Amino acid sequence: MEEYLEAIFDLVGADGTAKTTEIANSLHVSPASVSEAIQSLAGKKLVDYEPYAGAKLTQEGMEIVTRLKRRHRLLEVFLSDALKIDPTKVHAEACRMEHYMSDETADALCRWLEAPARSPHDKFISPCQKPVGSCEQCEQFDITRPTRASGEKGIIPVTDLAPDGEAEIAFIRGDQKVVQRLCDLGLTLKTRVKLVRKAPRRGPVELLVRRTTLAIASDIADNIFVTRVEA
Amino acid sequence: MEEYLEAIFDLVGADGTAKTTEIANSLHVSPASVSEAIQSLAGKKLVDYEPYAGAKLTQEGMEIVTRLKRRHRLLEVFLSDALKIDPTKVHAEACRMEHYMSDETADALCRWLEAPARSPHDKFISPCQKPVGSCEQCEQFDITRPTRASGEKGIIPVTDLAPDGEAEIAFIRGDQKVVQRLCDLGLTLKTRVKLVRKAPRRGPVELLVRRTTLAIASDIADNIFVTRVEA
DNA sequence: TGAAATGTTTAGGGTACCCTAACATTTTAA
DNA sequence: TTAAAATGTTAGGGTACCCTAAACATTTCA
Repeated sequence: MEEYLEAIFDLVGADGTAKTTEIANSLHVSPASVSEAIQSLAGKKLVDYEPYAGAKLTQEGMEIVTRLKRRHRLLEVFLSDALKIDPTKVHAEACRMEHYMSDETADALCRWLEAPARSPHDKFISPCQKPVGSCEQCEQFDITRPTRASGEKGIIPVTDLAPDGEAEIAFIRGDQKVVQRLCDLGLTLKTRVKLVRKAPRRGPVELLVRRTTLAIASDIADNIFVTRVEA
Repeated sequence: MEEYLEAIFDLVGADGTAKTTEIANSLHVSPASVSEAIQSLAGKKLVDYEPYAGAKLTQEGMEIVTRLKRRHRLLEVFLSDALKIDPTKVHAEACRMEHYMSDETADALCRWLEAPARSPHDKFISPCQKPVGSCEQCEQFDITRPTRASGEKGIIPVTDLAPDGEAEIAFIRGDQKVVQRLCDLGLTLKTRVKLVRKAPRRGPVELLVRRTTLAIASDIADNIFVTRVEA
């Protein structure tokens, strides 16, 4: 089932839905199996579905996929960077293991890998669900509170804001150096920002911060996460 | 099915067979499910089975379990030592992931962990199946030959020899220092050894090497692997 | 040595996957 | 605009798991 959710996520087109045949091809199963699976997922409220119209992830389905993708990509980083496994093989391996790794292990792996922003295939890695403002806090988190806390809601990469979208910085990924560098630009936790313009194809992002416009390279911006705020 | 094979391995008693009810308790399934599963495994020649007599692993079944246990224990070492995950949780996590990790990844993990001999729960970790004489050779192995080679047959820990058993050293686990130390004792690849006596409960092992008897601590002996040789 | 207790298997049934073949709907293009 | 092509769904069936209940073997003990 998780494989179906991921395939739907990967294959949504312009209309926001994934087509049965495409899912079938991507998972190497018959279209009949896809129909059946989608109906089962719809019953669990993980996808919206009406016959002949394709499948669309619900909020809940999207959350599951986000966590799966995070685990998948962290695994890819580990297999590729640490274990030096052929990059063409890490995807298949991660695909199988992602379903059986706990979030706790994924978060520990994230910390061990020092919170990578991208997988070997350059895919974006979502942050963890811990209610922390930076990776520094994550380090202390498990020590004081060994059980996992419920995820903070609505944390998105700043690069996911729509033009003119306003938000507040909620999480900064990276070590003290990254936090410091952003701090020097006036970007700290709780800072109100507005997205002015976003260059195409991972180009820089222009942010309005306290009447100043900053152009931030996308690989830096990848580490800034915000919560949306009404204008 | 792999879970059943492992349970059988873990539960074989004095008579060499595992009992249905015990397997059922250990896997938290009904005895009926165990009967069914064992018959299916017998059909695949992974266990020997006759009704009411319990199950016994075949050579083939044993090989599968050996590889699973290796993957399981390497994962436990990684989760516990590198990721600092609570040792009481690593077993459950490794139990799930072991079925979905390739041998290639396990071998890469083994190398990365520097060929640990024991899991956090002090279980013995079997060596890899590569046709190499030491971990030094393993390092070079993947570079020159990226595909995996077929496993060498009959490699067992020297501690598994029966008293008076004769054998030849086939593989030494560890870095150059370990190899050197054993070499100083006259223990090198192809050396003929005979097991004189084995102290109980992981005590030292006495080996006869070229008319000399050596007493080797069990944690050193854990790294010596041999092939049996007729007297 | 023949119940009673225990252990094991069979019978019958459920879910979650998968499939092919037949049928329904949508798209395309003549 | 309508018929053929493409796409999607349903029908019916298979395998690998799981279960409970009932039948059957084996062991224990009076």
